[in-house]
Amino acid sequence: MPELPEVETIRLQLERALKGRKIQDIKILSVKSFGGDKKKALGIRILGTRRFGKVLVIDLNNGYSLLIHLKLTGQLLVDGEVGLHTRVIIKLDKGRLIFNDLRNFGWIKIAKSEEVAADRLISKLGPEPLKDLTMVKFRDILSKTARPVKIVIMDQEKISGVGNIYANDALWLARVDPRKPARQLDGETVGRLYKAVLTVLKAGLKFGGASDQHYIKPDGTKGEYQDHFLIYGREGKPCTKCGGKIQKFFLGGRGTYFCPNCQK
DNA sequence: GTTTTGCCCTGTGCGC
DNA sequence: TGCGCACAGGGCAAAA
Ligand SMILES: [Zn+2]
Repeated sequence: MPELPEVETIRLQLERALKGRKIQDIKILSVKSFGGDKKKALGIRILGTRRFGKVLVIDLNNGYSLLIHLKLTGQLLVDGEVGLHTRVIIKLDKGRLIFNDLRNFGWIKIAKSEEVAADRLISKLGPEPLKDLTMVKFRDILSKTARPVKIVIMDQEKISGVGNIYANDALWLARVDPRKPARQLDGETVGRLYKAVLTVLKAGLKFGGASDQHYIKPDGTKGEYQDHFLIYGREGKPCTKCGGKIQKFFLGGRGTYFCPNCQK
């Protein structure tokens, strides 16, 4: 589910709902969904939330933090119902936080707060759009590789937060062929793509994320970006710029949509 | 070193 | 209606 706009939307809701709450108990229904010693969190209050790329962090007031990755089908629900795909239940002094995950790819783990930045995944994350990814850094990153540009902007070690939906939409918006070797983009095109990445992520945030499949917000409502997809999931439909037929193929194992007429 | 492939899981939708 | 296959917001390890 989650790319930067979805995880950030979740974080914003959790920040309000969880701050100051005390964790009373953690019920682990799926062993592989939870790593570390849950006892470190019991009886501890929640200080706040952070986000690193697609990783969500809940800081506790005893020097420990919960790291959460939702992967493709993870959901975090405040006071939600327990269901078939509920993997972890975090009971609070008021209400509870439910972690659902149909495919069981996601995880929650406990780590020392001061070691969060050194986490094996988080420490490798590249600069983040709308935060510390400048145009200069973006141009530098693209210039260093001949890999297809779509692969590069989805590579979390190069740029953090962009996943398959927003990569597809940004490339269409910038009129860039997803297969084009990154270092072959000229300066003007790099600029267009940089702006396009920021534009689609902002749109995702504005609409509260994309509920194309499993994503829902902690309050149980859906995002709306799926109603504003530029090209993602629109195989065979007309391109809204030129009317040409949108094509789909696989790049790096991921569904890739593009308009052969607009994207060069 | 880099880049690709397969895999982790479960469910849904489509073609036959 | 039933069955098998392809595919799904991600990331990792092993292989090439
Ligand atoms: Zn077009």
